[in-house]
Amino acid sequence: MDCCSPEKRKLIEEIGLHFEKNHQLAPLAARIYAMMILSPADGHTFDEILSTTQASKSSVSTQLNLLLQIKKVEYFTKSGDRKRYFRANKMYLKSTLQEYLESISKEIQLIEKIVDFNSKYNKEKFESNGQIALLFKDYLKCQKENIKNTIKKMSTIKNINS
Amino acid sequence: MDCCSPEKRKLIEEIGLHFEKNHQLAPLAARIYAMMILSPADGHTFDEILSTTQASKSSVSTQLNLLLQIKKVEYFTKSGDRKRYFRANKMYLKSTLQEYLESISKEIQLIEKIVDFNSKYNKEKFESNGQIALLFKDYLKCQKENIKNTIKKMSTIKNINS
DNA sequence: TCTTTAGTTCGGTTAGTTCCGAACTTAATG
DNA sequence: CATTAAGTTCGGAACTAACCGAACTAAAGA
Repeated sequence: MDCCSPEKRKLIEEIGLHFEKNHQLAPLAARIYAMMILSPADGHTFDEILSTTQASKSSVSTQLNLLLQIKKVEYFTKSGDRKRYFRANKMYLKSTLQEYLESISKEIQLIEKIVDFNSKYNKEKFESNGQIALLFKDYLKCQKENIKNTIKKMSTIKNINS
Repeated sequence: MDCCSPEKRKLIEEIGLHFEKNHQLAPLAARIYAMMILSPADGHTFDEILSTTQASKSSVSTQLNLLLQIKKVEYFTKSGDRKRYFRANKMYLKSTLQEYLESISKEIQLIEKIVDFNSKYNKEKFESNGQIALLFKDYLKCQKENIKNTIKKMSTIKNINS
């Protein structure tokens, strides 16, 4: 029935909860993704996912396909074996960062709009509060640079390995 | 009826949508919060919030109280005036950063657990992928430092003003 | 060809969210 | 004391998310 250690189960719940909140995944999708991250490089079959998540075939099918679509999960096959072996996309951390990059770029645009608007129409407020907003913008820019640098570093590592 | 410019309305929608996704607020709460951010320092009354959001009294009451509870919004009163004047908490950007700080600390703990787990039980995978995870951890630590520094800077600014 | 394996698709149920209207409260005002 | 102003509280309607079971498909194996 349940095919993995209590330690792993607990971690899956913990990480799953995090993905649920921070990456807008359905609870089951988040658990599957967490399971993949904590699993060996040769992945897991559909049935193994069924038994560790204790969910129905239909739900697992749907959520797994969703994870495949958004490239969080990938699969491979073995010749003479009809099963698919699912695992976390090897570059999942890099693509997570790419998501963050987009999201932070949007946030920068947003805060620029807010600063513009308030300096135009709420001058008084802007004068007492605008500095804070500019600091926040600097903060976002620094975060953005950090993300970009990390992505660059990750790219060079992968080149060495492949 | 509608008491503000189309420009402001559009921005409220845009920022509201952002808060809805990124700060887990109900749609109406996110709109109210966005409205507060784009409003003068002397705030808005309950009725003004009613008419710009076009929502019911009960909904505005509930969501506004929620925003007060989590300190995103505050209010003040004028002597001889029963109305309350609502505005965004002046330190909302700072407290947003404090939220981020907590969230990133949790994420660091999480990735440490993942790295530990995989280096114990999925050694093969860890050897080919662990470097990426460590880079990600470095990235998180750098983000954390950036947040801390920005909070510090914001604190000194506020001290000058007050 | 019949069965098994490995999933997929569809319709429906349950659970939870979001908002609303109506009735209520509390304090001031005429 | 009745009325108005400024909200609050409660019950429920409408909608959405998340999951399930049953029936289905497509390919491989006996």
